[in-house]
Amino acid sequence: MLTIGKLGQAAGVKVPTIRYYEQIGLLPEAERSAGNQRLYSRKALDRLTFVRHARELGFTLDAIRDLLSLSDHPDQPCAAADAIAKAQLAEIEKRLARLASLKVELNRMVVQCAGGKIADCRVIEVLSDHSLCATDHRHLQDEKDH
Amino acid sequence: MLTIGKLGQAAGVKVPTIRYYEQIGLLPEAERSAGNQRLYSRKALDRLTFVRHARELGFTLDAIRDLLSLSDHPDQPCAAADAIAKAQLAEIEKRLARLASLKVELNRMVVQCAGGKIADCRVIEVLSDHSLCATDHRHLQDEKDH
DNA sequence: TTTAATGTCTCTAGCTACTGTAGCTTCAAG
DNA sequence: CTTGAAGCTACAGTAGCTAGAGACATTAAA
Repeated sequence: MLTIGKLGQAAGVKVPTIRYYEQIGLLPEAERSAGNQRLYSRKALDRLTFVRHARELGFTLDAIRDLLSLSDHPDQPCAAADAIAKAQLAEIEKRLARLASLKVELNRMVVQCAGGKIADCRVIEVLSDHSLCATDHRHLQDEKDH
Repeated sequence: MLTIGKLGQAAGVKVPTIRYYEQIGLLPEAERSAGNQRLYSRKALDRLTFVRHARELGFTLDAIRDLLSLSDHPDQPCAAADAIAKAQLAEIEKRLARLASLKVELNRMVVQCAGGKIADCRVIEVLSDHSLCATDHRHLQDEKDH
């Protein structure tokens, strides 16, 4: 049995975060020692490690709740888990594309900068460019072009 | 001139969020109509769209403040601006590296999931498996560059 | 065995970046 | 001139933690 500190170390999660997870019902209530301190099993460590990995991959706590309940019922088809992961992947790909173009632009600025002044800064342009925009909010752009 | 609702639609930002941005000084105070309603220009739309995309990329509001001030003073000598740009660039490179490795991981999760049961689901498996845990026990925010 | 250090307990408050609510006013269409 | 959507301010609540206070528990050294 592990105390909360050891568990946190083993899973790479801070102690208050573990208590927080318990509080919001993401982790079950822990057993207590005679002195009222939380005690954790190996299974609890696995569960917490799962949570940490999922957080690192950008899953929300709600998504993780779903994944946990899915993993508690291993006989069902995994379409739901797959969908959650795919949504996450799509999100990351969007971010990668936009970050890459912002990087190019900032790089260009820094290079220009070596010479003295920043002429025609396009940082805002790059990030306000609707062609890179996943969701289409363009319906009012025609109006603004006049 | 756009009202706040039109602006929000055009930029893909909710109306209360725009007011919030003004409140914290990220956006300048808007002009007001005779009836005290906010009015926005095309320039304001660009600025807000920029903010939205930067937020989607994971920049903090403070970082966005810096980027905005960078683009607001393109004629100034570069010394200060250069530092901001370089800092943001370094930040972007860290994010890119991290996102790229997350993408690999998520892809691996999704690929083998087609039609299986949860018992064999890579999504659950990868998140549970400690041996696949490349990161030693560091905090979530820490970078992962090896 | 005493003592000091460290760990854990609960509770509360704070943080960032929003999001929603209540109760009112303004505006544009009919 | 009415009516309904959209605007206003002010304040409360959300996610996902994080930090602090003050008290009790556990452990290792003296």
